[in-house]
Amino acid sequence: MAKAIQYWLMKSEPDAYSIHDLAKDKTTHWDGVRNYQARNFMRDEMKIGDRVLFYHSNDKPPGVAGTATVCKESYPDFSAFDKKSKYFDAKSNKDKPRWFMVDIKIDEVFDRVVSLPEIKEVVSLQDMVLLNNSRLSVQPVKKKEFDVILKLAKKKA
DNA sequence: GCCAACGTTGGC
DNA sequence: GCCAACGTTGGC
Repeated sequence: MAKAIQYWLMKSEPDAYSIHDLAKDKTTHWDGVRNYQARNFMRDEMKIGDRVLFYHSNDKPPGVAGTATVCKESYPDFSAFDKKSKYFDAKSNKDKPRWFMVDIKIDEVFDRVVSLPEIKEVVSLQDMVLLNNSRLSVQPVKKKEFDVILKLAKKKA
């Protein structure tokens, strides 16, 4: 039997890379994560077929803008090897990469963003990592939480 | 633009 | 191994 799929939330500043960019590109590699907790989730836990909430941080308002699916499991984040990249890290090298990433593909662009203030008002979403560790850019989400967000996205404003 | 919360670095 | 200093994230 196949392993149950898992659910995640990944943050991006829409000025840097938005759900609309992903809709245009179809897939992208999630480079630039330089936080160990977030890296460990990508390197060790994320599997092909896992579902992702695509979150716009630093937006007005911030919130979940759509969904994506993991389509390639972890491999070294090559932007860390590129001296010209702003994500360059001299401590990472090809023999012993420090940073990893996954690829995701677009699933759905929500008709409306499920905003952070809205999420804060939903009782069943109070335990989301998003509300309790605001700085983690790749984080696990419970299936129930994922489903509630999807339902909110379908609801008329 | 401010600043709180948090993670990382490096001296000791 | 502690912790102060510093840098970054991200909401407001």
